[in-house]
Amino acid sequence: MSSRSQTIADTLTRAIIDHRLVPGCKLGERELAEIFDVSRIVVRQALIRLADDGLAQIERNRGAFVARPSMQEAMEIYDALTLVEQGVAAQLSDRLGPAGWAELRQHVERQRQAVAAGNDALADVLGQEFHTVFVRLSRNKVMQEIHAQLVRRTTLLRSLISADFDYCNLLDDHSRVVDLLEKGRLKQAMDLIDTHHRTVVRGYIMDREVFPEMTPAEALAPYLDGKADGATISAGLRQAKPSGNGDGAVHAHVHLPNKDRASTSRASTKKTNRGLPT
Amino acid sequence: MSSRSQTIADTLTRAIIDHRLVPGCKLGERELAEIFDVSRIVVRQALIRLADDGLAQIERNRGAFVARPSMQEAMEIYDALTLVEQGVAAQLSDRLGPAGWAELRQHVERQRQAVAAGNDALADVLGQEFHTVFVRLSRNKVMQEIHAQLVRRTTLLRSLISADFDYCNLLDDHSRVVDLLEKGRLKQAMDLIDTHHRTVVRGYIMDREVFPEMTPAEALAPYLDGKADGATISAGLRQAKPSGNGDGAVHAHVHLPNKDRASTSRASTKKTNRGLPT
DNA sequence: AAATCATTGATTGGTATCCAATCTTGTGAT
DNA sequence: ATCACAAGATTGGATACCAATCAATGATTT
Repeated sequence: MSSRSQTIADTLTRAIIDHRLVPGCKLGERELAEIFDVSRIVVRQALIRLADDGLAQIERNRGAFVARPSMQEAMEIYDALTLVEQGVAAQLSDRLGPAGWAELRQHVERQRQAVAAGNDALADVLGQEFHTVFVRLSRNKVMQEIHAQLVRRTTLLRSLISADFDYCNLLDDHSRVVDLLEKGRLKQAMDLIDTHHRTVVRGYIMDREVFPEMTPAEALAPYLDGKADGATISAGLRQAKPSGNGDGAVHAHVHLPNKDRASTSRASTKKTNRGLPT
Repeated sequence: MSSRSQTIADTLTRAIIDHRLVPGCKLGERELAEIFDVSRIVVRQALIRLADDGLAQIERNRGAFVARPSMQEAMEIYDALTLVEQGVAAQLSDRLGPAGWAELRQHVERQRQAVAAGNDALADVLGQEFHTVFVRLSRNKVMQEIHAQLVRRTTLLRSLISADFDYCNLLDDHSRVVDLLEKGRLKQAMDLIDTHHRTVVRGYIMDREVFPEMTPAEALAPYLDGKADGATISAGLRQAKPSGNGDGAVHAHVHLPNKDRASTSRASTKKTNRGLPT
């Protein structure tokens, strides 16, 4: 039972990760207070947490907004992610036992099955999760938290960004990294990790306008079915997952033909126009 | 002008870094509210920020305390720090230009002069700063922030810990790292970084009780001369710096002969008793 | 006397209301 | 059309208050 501001921060984080709250979206205190049915102060505390995580930006006397990282920051985040994962790779290549390698292989296999079954949404989640599992095997909670924070920020970028590269080449990277590491070819594995992220970030096109298609109230509705406790998050995740495929929420690991991209930006300009200036 | 809770969080952070607030110290809302002359709500927001930074721990319905990392966590923090600095080293060995190397050398030289002049306090600060400068040269703000956070947490450990190793060997590590990197001997530089941190952490002895000898009011007094704005921090730093040498707050980079260590722990039990038993 | 249980007090998490400062917006004058 | 200014809205913060929980004390029982 953590504090209410923490659960609200978690819910907002979830909503941002699910691309239901897009970069630049205004997070008004009064509005959120009504949505979550709490006082403004609790909301502000949640927003402080989000800002500390780099997911929101608080401008004095102007309020909080979902963070809108610059291209520069995007590259920095991916550089940091690369650095962390390369470091973890170096540690694992020395210290990881058979059980660890098995877990990694099992995860890759599950993702492969999801892809084979055409379940792109599941494959997407598993693809994300791989990196998390990878870092978890370092058995370093501090590192895990740093990594998780970076990963959350990359999901921000994916709202802001149009992925435009060949996903097929990335699909097997995880498997190959595991292979290389287990064979002790650390240098190659690290290069592959670097290439993996560089390929992702190179495909990004920034300076795109992002038009929120939902008010925060609509965006957050799926997370509020029951009372605001732990179950809320997973419930929200369950409902939000299809949206990751159906609306403008594009995950990098999703195989997404170009025609779908076009339809995404079309629907946006119409409704609420909380969209960003410039 | 950032929010008041931010400046209070900064002040508390400064006080923790200066070892005026020691691990386990209770940070009562009402007490801090009176000290800073603000409402409890602002204090709570500041405490949330500290907790997000890993410097405080908030226990539900019990309040906030200065974090008391376990030995496990201490090792994780140093592992993470090693990983980050090794990664940065790898980047710099490729990309750093002459100006960068010059800056590093200049910094090492300044520290050397401080040591030569017997100004241990300054040498200590410069020794800390070296790591920060090092990471800053990566020109990655995200990485800088992660690193700075880790460094702040290591200062926590130094309150909790008794350093018991040969400082002389560490004294030239910075210089040697720069040398190795500039010569392209990346592997050796990375090993040295690892050894550097391992030596530090190996000397640590945890499970020691830490007795705060000041109430938070006394601990925070130096930071409150003027109004609570930017100047407060540096004023506090100025006043707090000598304490890093005068009392039991031992920084790992300080050159400290063994005989002085004895006298240090002696003086500590008397004056402020931050000195750790064992 | 020691151990357990209950009451009391203090602290936290949170709400509601209020206020000043600032930002945004809409209106009016040029 | 542009600029200045007033009105409204929003934020940052203060104060007062309440419920829940923890801690400590004292009372009760063995």
